[in-house]
Amino acid sequence: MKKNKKLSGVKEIARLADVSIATVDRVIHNRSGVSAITKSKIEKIIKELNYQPNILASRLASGKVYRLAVLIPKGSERTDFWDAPLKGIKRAEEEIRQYGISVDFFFFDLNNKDSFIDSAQKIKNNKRFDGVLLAPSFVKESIQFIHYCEQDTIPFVFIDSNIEAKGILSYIGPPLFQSGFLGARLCAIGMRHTQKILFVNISKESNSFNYSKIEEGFKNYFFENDVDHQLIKLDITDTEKKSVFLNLEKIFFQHPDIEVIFVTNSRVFYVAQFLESKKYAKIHLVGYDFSKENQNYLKNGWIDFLICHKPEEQGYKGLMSLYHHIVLKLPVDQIYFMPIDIVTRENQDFYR
Amino acid sequence: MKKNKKLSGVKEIARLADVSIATVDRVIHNRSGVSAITKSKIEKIIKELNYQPNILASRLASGKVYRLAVLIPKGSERTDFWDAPLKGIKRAEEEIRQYGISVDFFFFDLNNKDSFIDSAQKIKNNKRFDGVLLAPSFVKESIQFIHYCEQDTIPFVFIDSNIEAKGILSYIGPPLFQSGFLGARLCAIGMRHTQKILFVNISKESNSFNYSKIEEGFKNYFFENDVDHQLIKLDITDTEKKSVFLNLEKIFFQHPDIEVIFVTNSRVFYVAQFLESKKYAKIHLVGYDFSKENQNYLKNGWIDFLICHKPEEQGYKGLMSLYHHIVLKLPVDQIYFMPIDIVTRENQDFYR
DNA sequence: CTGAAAGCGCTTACAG
DNA sequence: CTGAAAGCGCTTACAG
Repeated sequence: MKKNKKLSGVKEIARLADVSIATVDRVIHNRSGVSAITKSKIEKIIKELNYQPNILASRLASGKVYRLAVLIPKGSERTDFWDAPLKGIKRAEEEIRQYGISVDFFFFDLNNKDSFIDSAQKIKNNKRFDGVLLAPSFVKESIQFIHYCEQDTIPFVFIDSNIEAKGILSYIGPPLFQSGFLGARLCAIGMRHTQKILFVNISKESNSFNYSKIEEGFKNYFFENDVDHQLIKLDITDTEKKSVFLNLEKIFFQHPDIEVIFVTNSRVFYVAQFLESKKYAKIHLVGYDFSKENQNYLKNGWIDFLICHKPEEQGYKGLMSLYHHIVLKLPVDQIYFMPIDIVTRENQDFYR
Repeated sequence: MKKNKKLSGVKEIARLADVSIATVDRVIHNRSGVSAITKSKIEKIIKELNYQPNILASRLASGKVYRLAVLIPKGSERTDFWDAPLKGIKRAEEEIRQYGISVDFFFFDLNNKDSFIDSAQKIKNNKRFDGVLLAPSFVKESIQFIHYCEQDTIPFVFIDSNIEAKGILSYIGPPLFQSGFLGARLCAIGMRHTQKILFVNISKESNSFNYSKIEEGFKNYFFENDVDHQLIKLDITDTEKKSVFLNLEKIFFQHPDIEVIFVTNSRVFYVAQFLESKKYAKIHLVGYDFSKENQNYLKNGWIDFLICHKPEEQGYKGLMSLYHHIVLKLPVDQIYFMPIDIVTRENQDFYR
């Protein structure tokens, strides 16, 4: 009577199937070396028992450490944007380290394709990783790299920007078109008299996928809402402050009655600096990203709205997706769009 | 030579301290029955080794299941607001269940104090919980309940609203004053001519802590920014649709030139319904919460801005805080303010 | 105050 | 194709 203890998972299955637990283990993990007949018998019992393996015990016994690779741009002097995803990734790492995850970081320079190729190569040379989190900033090179992942069936997750890839586990990033669309709305709020909007792109690659999607959404807003306006587009490919100022100077000479400015990325603070230096206090300024500089100009009123896409959470989510898929075997969303956050002077203190 | 295997955590500590692992375990968990001298010896070694217990092994061996109780309002027909926190809590539960957490739910009706008292009593009657997550919607009753928690040293976390409580582990919710402050800014955007703003409170307890904080922040915005305006306050304590309409009817009769309306909670959709029925299309409407009804009125333009505080994340965060504190012994923020999100027609599809 | 031993639910060689 | 046994790093009675 006393021996009437319930056996736990594998033991109970083994007892019912009249086999050893080693055999049960083989079936659970779909390893070879089990006769079809015992296999199906065991599978039936597993189903009947609605058996869920104890992940704690499994991880403890196996001692396996899953190795993840992270391939993202390094934070530059110019902008600390990529510090945020990195922070999120580290937070996720912290959280799951105790469950046997190790993370290796590989960085590249956004101004240097070769550095991407190099880092990607390092990942390949390393002994096999169990998953990769990357920002596919260079399209062609990224495709090449994920080709390798697909062949080796290594799951990979994109953050911040997306490219076509059939083997992809998940994309985590902003819905760009809608983001531009909202940007236009936030600009419209500042339109009073002239309807002149300056659309500024300060970037070496102003025609990238990201920017053109934003522009598309931006224009679509005015089209859909049938708003009278005059759009002046300004591309500044030399991203030095001096050049930005010069370009703005010129535009304002031509269009002294501009009353709204939209900047497609985090360099909006340059424009704020310019406005401040010129004391153009009445101009409504909208831009991107919650960087240090931008926060300051938001606080003192030179920037009116910042649009943000939770860069830290992108990193966190990205790593956790890999963990959920690889370790916990949980389902993962193929596309996870970040929200489009509006940050103002009034709510900036509580933004993360 | 072959025996030169490194011992793992407790074993290694035991070897170095020349005691048994049972004694090491006693010290690690601060259990009694260890002489001061061995205790300090072991503690020293633990420190030197920078020992981190293997949580996997610990949970597996102990077999202890931590039991958490959740005490929140149930989603009503009127509003599905509380479905979101519940969803977040369930997501957290899913994630940590495998680590030996069980969660019991106790609901109450926001229109019925007794249902709160009943559910609180059920928690007390149950065999001891290891932690409680609750929404202290009824102040007096909540104080009584947490009194019990404090006495039994059961950690508890508040979500959504806060009350004074010394034993509290964490408060997770909105910064109310700032939220009202931002609300005023969003109203100011809609002010054109008359500067008449209607401030509406539709609630049985219009003078609760939450609402008065929001009002304070709201008024402070106009004060700080020295904005000319005329505030008309309307309290509607009968929350039936008919009553709301009647009240609005009256106000609009007195003030036909109202151009902005601010509603302090999720019942803003009633006001939207009213405006729609009257075809008052030019009125700028700002309110709270991302409920189904509100989303619809935001989409079709009757509501201009919704302020939200990530209800789902509040639930998720709330349960995870308990987990972090109780199981992982990690430090937990005493106050975790949610961001103040601005949701518009343009970004609502990506809000969570 | 302290220790030897069994056990948590799995996995992993190894032997057959 | 299958099983017996050791072990993962802890915790838990139990005995002294």
